[in-house]
Amino acid sequence: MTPHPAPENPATPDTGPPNPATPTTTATTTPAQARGKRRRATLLTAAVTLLTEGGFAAVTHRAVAQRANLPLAATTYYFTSRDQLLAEAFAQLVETELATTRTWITHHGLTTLTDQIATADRTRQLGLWELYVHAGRDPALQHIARRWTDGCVHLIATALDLPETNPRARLLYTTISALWLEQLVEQRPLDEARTLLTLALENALPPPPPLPTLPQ
Amino acid sequence: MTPHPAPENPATPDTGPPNPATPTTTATTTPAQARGKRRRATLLTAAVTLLTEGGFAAVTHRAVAQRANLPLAATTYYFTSRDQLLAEAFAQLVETELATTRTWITHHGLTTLTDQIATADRTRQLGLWELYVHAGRDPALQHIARRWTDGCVHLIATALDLPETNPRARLLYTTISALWLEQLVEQRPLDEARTLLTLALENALPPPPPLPTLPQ
DNA sequence: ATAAAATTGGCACACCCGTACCACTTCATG
DNA sequence: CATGAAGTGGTACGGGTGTGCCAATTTTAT
Repeated sequence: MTPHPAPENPATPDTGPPNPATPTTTATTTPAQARGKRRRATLLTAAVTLLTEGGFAAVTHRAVAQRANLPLAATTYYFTSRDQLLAEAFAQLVETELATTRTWITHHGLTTLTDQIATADRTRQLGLWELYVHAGRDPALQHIARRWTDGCVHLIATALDLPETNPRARLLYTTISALWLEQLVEQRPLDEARTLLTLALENALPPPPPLPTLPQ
Repeated sequence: MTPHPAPENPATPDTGPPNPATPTTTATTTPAQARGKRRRATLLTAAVTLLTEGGFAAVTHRAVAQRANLPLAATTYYFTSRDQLLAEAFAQLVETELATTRTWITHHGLTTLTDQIATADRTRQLGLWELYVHAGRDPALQHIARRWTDGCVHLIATALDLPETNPRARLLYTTISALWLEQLVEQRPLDEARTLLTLALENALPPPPPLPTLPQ
């Protein structure tokens, strides 16, 4: 009953496409709709950028609008609330991150993952983890957090040629993620992390090929 | 030059005692000073409580003062800024947590650590991790984060009778902490975490005692 | 006793926040 | 063309924030 026009779209699924309002005819997308999609996407990437830059508290309606060069009201028009904006930003961040990690692994393998951590944009990672922890308090974000974990486990399992549900792959990911976070937050010397990663990889591969020594 | 009386104590160390202002004579602590200490401590525990309850953003001057049944100005009197308050709350939280974990390990060993996670106050842990990640952006908090990691590594190393610098102990802690955080955020079935923990413990202890089976 | 210093607590300033509101333009469709 | 919905953007409201200010009070030192 509110004169607010757009948000009466109760069927936006979790990873829903940017469809702020369904017109009466669901035919082809009109150019206006296309522009709307673009605007929405712009806002979202602005939110992601802010999230990575200043973390979490930096993602305000005003900041997002300004960063996207859009009026303040656009944020409330395309996103029903700040929470929704944050949730979608989180989801997008996770997808981006998974893609990045995937290409890294296929190009460089697992053994140099620590270097990827060192290479990657530090603040971006911090934003991701910040949101990850926050998901512990907000059930709406929890499934995104799970998606991240599952995605990473999948990457590692395939890289190691293990079945996806193999607990060793699962455990290896867990270890790597902790290494990752620790490195990110505490910024200890990189060698330390590298050593630990190789040790973890050794542990994850149970039978080191039957000892060539001791032929007797 | 500001007429603000108290905070001209530039020598408050990191884990400094609550000594808002040193009188001219540093003799025995007078009862008034004792009351001041108590007030300060009250504020701090109020901050810790709020931090664990609502996380991070819930720790405002007003909320802390109200929780401690003290006037608003007390917070700015005993803590020069909100950041300082948060830092001290973080430090206290870490110390408390370390003590809790220590007693658990000495009483129950490492193998049931997952149950401790399940038992412990979930929101408290979330607050801790929230602050831990935040330490990645605030160098003033970083050494507290390191202190947490080092403390936990120490606990595990002594529990396993390993030298403190043993990378296996280090790695085991890393894995456990990740398991911990994952469980906390994603709330997967507890069995899963238990399985992974035992697997991690197996990995950490390189030579499983010489197989009793296969006597031949 | 008296002055100086520390402490207390009430108050207000300036700022930023999420979000509602509402004229206005654009556009698809009758 | 007319019309009504979708989209746009400027503005305002109510509320919460950190922190500075200051008069009153208590404690300490002389």
